[in-house]
Amino acid sequence: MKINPVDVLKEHSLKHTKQRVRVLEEIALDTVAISQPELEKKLGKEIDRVTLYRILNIYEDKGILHRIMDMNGTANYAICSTACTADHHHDEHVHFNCTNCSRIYCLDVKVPKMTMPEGFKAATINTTAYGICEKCSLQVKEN
Amino acid sequence: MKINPVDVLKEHSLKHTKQRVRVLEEIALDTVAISQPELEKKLGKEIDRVTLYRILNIYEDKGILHRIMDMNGTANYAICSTACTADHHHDEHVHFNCTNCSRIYCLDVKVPKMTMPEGFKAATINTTAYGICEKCSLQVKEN
DNA sequence: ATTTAAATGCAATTATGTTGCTTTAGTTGT
DNA sequence: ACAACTAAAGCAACATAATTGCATTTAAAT
Repeated sequence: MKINPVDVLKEHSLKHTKQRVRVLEEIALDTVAISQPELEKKLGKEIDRVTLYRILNIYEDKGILHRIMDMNGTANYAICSTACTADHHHDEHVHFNCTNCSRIYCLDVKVPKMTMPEGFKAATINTTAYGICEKCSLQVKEN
Repeated sequence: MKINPVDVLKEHSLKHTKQRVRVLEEIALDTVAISQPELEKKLGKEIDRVTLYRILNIYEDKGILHRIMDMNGTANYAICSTACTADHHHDEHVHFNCTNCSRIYCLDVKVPKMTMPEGFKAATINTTAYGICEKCSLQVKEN
């Protein structure tokens, strides 16, 4: 998922600031989602905490990032697929949250269709699998 | 899901205190999951905040309650099905989080089986649907 | 009833998220 | 390139959520 921060900002008619570029750069570094605290640690020297919150919120609203909550209620961010718009997020893939390293992966697995009971109208469905990721299962073998 | 708090405590060899009983009573009142802040509001006069946290943690560890995170990272609690044990939670049903009233329902819909990519070993899978619940869709019609 | 161990409550601390306002920095038009 | 305008960043203060250590209380065991 190689993106050009400057282009992304233009596409969504967002003002080009170095803070916004930095946030996108940082998140785009890895296909694995990055957590709010990690971002804060990495960017805390360059970007104010409040600004970071605001940038992340805007990006989520615009459909540039999607936010995945982990089991601790911590927000994690990953770049959205190009199909996402401000009105509608299409991040209907399965997430994998490693219980060992706590990394969150966006898997190439679609969330299965399922029928809701009478009266319940689902707009989006969110699926997260918890377990051991590829990196950690390798490490376990080595020990 | 009618439970007897006193029995539940015995089964898990937990000391019987009035705070623990009250928490279980309160959560068992409704099939809908109750949020931490709601619980705190309801029980705040009788039970210290810290005690509430500790009781909820113990109940989760023991497999008496299961915790569902909503989109805001707020913890919600519901009684576990009898199949749950301390070692293994079996709450593999779909949750429904109403975007209008923010209630969380435990649906009688099983989480579909799905295949993980090479190297990823899922222990549990968590699915939450977001949308409008039965109660809210009725209200919308009325207006 | 006495003892013992665990649970509760309280105070203090830390982490997390939000709001209002001032300052700074992009963008637009000349 | 410069001035003027507007949006974003930074800062301080505040609000909320969660955790820790310790003194006190209470349930259970003898």
